[in-house]
Amino acid sequence: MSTAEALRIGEVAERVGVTTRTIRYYEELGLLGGGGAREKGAHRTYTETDVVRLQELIRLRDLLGLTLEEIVQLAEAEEARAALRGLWEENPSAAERLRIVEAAIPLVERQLALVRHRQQTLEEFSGELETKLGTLKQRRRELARAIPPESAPAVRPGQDR
Amino acid sequence: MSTAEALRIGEVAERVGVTTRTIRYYEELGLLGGGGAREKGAHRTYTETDVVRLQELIRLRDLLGLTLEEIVQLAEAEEARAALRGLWEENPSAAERLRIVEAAIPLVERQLALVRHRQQTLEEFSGELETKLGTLKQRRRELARAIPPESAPAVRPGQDR
DNA sequence: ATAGAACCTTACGTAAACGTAAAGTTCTAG
DNA sequence: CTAGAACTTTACGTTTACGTAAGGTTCTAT
Repeated sequence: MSTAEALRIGEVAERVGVTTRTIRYYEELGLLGGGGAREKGAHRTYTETDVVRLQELIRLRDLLGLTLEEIVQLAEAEEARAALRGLWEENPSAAERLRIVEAAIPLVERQLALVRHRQQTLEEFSGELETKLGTLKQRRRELARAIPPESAPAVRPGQDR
Repeated sequence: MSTAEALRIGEVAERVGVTTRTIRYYEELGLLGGGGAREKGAHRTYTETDVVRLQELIRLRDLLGLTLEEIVQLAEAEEARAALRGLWEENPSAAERLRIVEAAIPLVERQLALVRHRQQTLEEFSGELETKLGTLKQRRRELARAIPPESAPAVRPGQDR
């Protein structure tokens, strides 16, 4: 189905926009590629799927501000899934596949819940900022009306609204 | 206009949900109350306005994940405004007030821009998660149809959708 | 006036998330 | 088959954002 191109750590790092150190650190925490058995000292290899996964982790970190510890918790179930990942490709057992899918769903649901919650909070925040901005502009209008624009020498009349 | 209740650092900390250390640290960074001259060794005093301001800082930190350094940059202009804050209460000069308001507006606009940008990014994120979730559920249906639910002993038939 | 709570300053400590250096090994192109 | 680029492990270093302890001071209630 996919051209299982083997990527090296440097390529993955560049594409995702992190350093190789970060990738190794994440592996150390059990967030990445601990699955693929690797002869000691040999280079790490990654797939496109790994790249996507890493990008997801980075987004959970940057957008939701989760600590790596929290991400580990969140992804714990997915770890099992990732471990089974290899099976997916080679294991045509429908029963197994069903179990994998059923294990993945609640994980995505939890992530979605977190994102939605953050969206709500940000909605409130932007609402308050808009109100504040409106108040300030209103106040500016009142004050500007009370004061003939005498002093300001070079403020072109291109003010907003 | 307002009951200028003087709050102490402990009260402020409790109400905002941070420690006193945090408040002192923020002051050290120039984010808070460096303005009010204080006799050396005397207790710090705060107003309701300060509480609101601190809450804003915390939200910028938690919701947008800004570093304190970045917040300092963002609030730099507001610092000047805060310094002038004292003037606001006692200075009835309309010209001064106008300048204060005009200084505050672009700051709020910048914050709003940051929040909106984050909202967009989260919108994309949740969209992708929804798609992913949909795909997984679809796949589950297909697989469930291919497999008569023989084994599962106690999974009540209350599955979603 | 005095006890105790709350605060002050100073300064060293800490956890998370990597950065960076060293010394050796594996890959890959020519 | 060999040079050098990219990788490996190991381990100590660094930054941010506070935590925490010590020793003294200021407030406030009685």
